[in-house]
Amino acid sequence: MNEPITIKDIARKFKCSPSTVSRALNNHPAINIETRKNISEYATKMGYQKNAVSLSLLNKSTMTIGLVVPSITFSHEQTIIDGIQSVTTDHGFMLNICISNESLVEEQRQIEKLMANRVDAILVSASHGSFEKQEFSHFYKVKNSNIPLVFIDREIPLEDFDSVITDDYQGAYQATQHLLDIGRQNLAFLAGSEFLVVCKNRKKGFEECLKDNNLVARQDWIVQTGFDSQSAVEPTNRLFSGTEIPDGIFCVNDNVAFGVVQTLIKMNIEIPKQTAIIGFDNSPLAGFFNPSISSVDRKSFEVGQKAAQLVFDLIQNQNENPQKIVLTPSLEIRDSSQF
Amino acid sequence: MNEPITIKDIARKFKCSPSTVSRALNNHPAINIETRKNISEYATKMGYQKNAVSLSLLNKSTMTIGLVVPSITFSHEQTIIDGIQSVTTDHGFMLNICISNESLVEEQRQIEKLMANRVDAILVSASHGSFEKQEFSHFYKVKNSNIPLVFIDREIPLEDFDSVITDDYQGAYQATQHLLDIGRQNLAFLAGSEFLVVCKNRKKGFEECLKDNNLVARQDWIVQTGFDSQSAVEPTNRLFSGTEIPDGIFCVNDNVAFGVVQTLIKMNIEIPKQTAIIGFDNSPLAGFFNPSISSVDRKSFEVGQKAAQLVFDLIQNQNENPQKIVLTPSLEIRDSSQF
DNA sequence: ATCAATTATGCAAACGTTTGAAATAATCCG
DNA sequence: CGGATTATTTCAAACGTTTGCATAATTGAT
Repeated sequence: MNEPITIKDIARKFKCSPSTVSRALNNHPAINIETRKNISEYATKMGYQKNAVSLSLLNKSTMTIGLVVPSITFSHEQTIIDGIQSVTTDHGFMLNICISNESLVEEQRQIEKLMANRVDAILVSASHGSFEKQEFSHFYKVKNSNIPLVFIDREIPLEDFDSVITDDYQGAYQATQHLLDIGRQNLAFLAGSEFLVVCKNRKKGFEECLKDNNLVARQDWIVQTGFDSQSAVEPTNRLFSGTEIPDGIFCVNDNVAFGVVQTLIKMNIEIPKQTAIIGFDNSPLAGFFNPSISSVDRKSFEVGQKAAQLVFDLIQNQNENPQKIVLTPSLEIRDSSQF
Repeated sequence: MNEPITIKDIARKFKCSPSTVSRALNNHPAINIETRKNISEYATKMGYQKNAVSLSLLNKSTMTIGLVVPSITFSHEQTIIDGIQSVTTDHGFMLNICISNESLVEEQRQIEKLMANRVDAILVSASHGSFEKQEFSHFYKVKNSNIPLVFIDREIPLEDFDSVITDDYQGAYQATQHLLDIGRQNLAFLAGSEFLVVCKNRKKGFEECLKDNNLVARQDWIVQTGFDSQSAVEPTNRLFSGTEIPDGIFCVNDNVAFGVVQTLIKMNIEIPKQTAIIGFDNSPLAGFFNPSISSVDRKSFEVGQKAAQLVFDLIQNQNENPQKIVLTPSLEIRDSSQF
């Protein structure tokens, strides 16, 4: 077991003190220029590498940001991570990505570990489990430890936390209005989870847009789903088994939209002629589906960027009043909702 | 700035030495049971949390595995990560996921950081950049530091490294044979990158299967692509612009298959009647495309699991001879290649 | 009351690095 | 040559925790 070479080893070799080596390696002007050169050369030759762990202990900073996300299956999430990473890399920080798999206990475990490992800040997209159980105490623990914490992507029903999210209400409103604009009046909403604020907001956007257009949302056409394509199959079959069928469906995300489209095609329902479809996320595949699928773009990269920037702000300056940064989504119109 | 509470703080409070506190918190029998109780209670009350950094320094182990992947956009990669995480969690280890974005320098930077942070082992799916530049020295650095290193997913043209991969040759062979079995003779292959061994192996599987069936692969029908759907559009248009067109296409991955399918539908080419399609990865969406798409399943979860298990083996026992674990993929047949 | 055994606690070093202050060595100037 | 600079190096403490060994306090037996 080749233990990695340390400053002490080098000091022994040069018959000098560790401090001299440390200063030499850091190119400190107090050290003889010759000595500096010799030591540095020897160090690189031997593949010496600073032990970041001891530095972390000394400096009380790990130069690491922790990120806890419920999943990485959605392009939206991947893009957020890209956005975050672009900023952390610029700052020379590590990004420690953890995946909670939507599980509360896993999320708690991971946040615990990140805290124990003294990351400089934590970014969280809260798990489904935490919403379902309305259990947020682990976030308060972080806050009480004075570790900057920023929520991303999923809105949290808590004051006194910073967050960067997109305006789901707005996005849903836009999508719904678009369906109305192309002449659809009998709209359904495949709604995702009842627990996530995100979904609630989309539902609200859907309903209020209808109301503003003097229509009412049929409650039996607002259906809970999961977030994957499969979860849309059964609800779609049900929606289209009656005599009246929707002429437009707004889906809580693209995956659900994919599931809807497949099911409708199997039922020989023409899209968008008989029923128009809009998804949410604007995932890359939305443009490659057949038909291509209109979708709400959530500005994912910007969410990640902004969140990371905010985190670095918080690391430097003290947390004043919690900020809530809300980005406005935009609608990408494709074949599934136009002729 | 609420500095986190330390053992020393507690010792001061109880007018005892840090060692007593440490032992009390670890429930050491030498410490008076009363003292143990008092100290533990006080510690939890104050939200004391062991500083993992100092422990890492002391124990020369961070209880962390580093993972460097080129991207997380493919379900295949996500599933591998799931597999890895299932094992690391069981061992009480952290998983530090880094995304190199297929870039060599980013990969080098991340591996450097992981080493500096003294992770106990590293799992790598090598970036496209490293293959392109044939630059693997950073991996040797890891090896020379005696940090266990296991390659996953993408085969590396290097001996003396451990790896867990799927048999791409086999998978491609199976897929091709299936196309022949359903009566297709004029096959094209959308080949991905020329640099990745993975792609080369699939090409080899494709070609040799044809040869074994007394056919020859048309070299102008073996076309480089990227890994996303868009990159398939232009090649597909080209393939189908001549007088002779392929009656079967084997795609290097599902995303490319999605791009092909969309393009063919726009050209009014019937799938699978005129042209059958097979992808690679068996991503969840493959079943939700229209038509649903046959695909080679890469046993991603198992790859992750096996790799993580191997890593823990290596952490415990010394690295004897490098192992290469190869899993056999299986073909999932769907509408795009059957009637 | 004495000695031994038991029980409870403290000391000090270690992990690898940095850094202010102190110490030593080298050089300069008159 | 001696005092004053300047250049170079070392000391020691610190970050938070653990742990072998020593010490101190208590108990029990005689």
